Amino acid sequence: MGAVSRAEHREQQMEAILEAGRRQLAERGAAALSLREVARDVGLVSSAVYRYVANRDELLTLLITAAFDDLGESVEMAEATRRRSDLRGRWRTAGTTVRAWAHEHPHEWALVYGSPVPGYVAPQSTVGPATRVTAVLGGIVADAVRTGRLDRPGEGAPRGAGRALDTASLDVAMPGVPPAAALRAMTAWTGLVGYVGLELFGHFGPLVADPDRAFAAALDELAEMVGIA
Amino acid sequence: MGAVSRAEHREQQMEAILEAGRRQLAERGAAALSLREVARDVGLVSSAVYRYVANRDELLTLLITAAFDDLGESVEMAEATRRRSDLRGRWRTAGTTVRAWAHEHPHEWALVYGSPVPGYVAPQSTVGPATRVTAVLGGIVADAVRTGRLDRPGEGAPRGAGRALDTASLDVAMPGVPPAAALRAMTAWTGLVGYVGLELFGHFGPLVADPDRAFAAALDELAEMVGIA
DNA sequence: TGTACATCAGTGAACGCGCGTTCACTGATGTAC
DNA sequence: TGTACATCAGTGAACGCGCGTTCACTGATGTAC
Repeated sequence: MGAVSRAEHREQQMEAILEAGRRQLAERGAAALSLREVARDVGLVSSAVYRYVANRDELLTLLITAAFDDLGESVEMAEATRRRSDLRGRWRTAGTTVRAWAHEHPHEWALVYGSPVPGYVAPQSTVGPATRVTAVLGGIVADAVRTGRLDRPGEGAPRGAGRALDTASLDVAMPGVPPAAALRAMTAWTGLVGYVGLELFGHFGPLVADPDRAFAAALDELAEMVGIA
Repeated sequence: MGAVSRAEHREQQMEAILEAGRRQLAERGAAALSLREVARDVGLVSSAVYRYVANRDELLTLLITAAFDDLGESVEMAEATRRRSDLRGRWRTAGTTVRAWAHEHPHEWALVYGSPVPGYVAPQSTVGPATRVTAVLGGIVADAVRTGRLDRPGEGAPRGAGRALDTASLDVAMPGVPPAAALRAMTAWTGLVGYVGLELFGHFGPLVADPDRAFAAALDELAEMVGIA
């Protein structure tokens, strides 16, 4: 107090509140997130939190967008270190970074990709940040198609995958990628998210002996499925 | 009251309690499951529920095992209607049934494959039921290998997939299946679970225009990846 | 078939606890002149 | 540089609510003889 300006102070308190919120995701889970406990953690009286956050749902929203942004930024930065032409390397790096982030922030992963919080509806403000990771993966596939280095881009789409996707959003997410390839890319993304979730939530049982190796192999299988050189 | 025997009555009440529990998974989520609300739903005073269930955690456990058993049974029965030699058909049926079950029981799906309930540790009694679905899928792959109808069963395992899996549990889960193929099967399972989860929790956005068609195509891509004829 | 006793489902009060949110307030920080 | 006023972070009491779990109890159902 004293030494810092009001604006600085506000920023610091806001960060402390988010930090306390994250701690609670771990200890009680999103559904039981408590403003009173947050206040206690930060060293405030319960009503004071309302100077920073309108209500419980708004705090949840802030935690969700922060998580998506943090994950998105990690993946963007990691993937950017690879040569643009190293398609497989970009895929591996992106996938590995997603998994590493999930292991470092298991409760935030659960918040964004786990069960929805009952009674809470995510507002529009979360969809931008949510898109960042998939945009990276979409970019890899789009680059592969553009440089003619995606295997069987338009072929092998059983049961009419072409009509399964919305062409307008496809154009935004993966410009220039034929529907069949886009569907494979989407399926690879489900494999990645599914793998990380099942691993994190302990559903693999004793089958996986070497998690890092198994994941690396799975990631490459998914790349093969998509046709990333 | 009156007409039914004690044993019958007990069974009916137990079922009513589980039913009320399921209703609450939908309305409040697993983390906020409340015995008092269950009691109210069933028409009992709150303390009476303790005649049927030791505590909140035990009710959760019962709901989890019931969900796994219900899902497992659905998939077993659906898959059993196919000719044993129709490998691709068995895979499609199993996958489609998993998704259909999830859509019919979204909150139970969230309970078993979504975020773990904070503070709750699933006891051993849940692992048997949890295994039933994956056992069906494992059986399909094992049959494919046994009849020599799995593509490249031992080949194409980048980054040493062989050492990634535990050979003892592999022998139980998919007897006779080489590690490389088992890893692909496991990855296909993650794709299936990931797809259903992302779809159910609303993470696909506007990209998917025809959900049934997209899923059928994804399911076939996963079968191709595994090498199921 | 009838009686004596054991079992057990359900009651109602109580325990100590935590929650989200509102409101009138104090006192320090910042701003305009 | 100094004063008057506005802003705003934080307080503390209060609202009405719900929770899990325990305990001594009543009365109906079941069992043994």
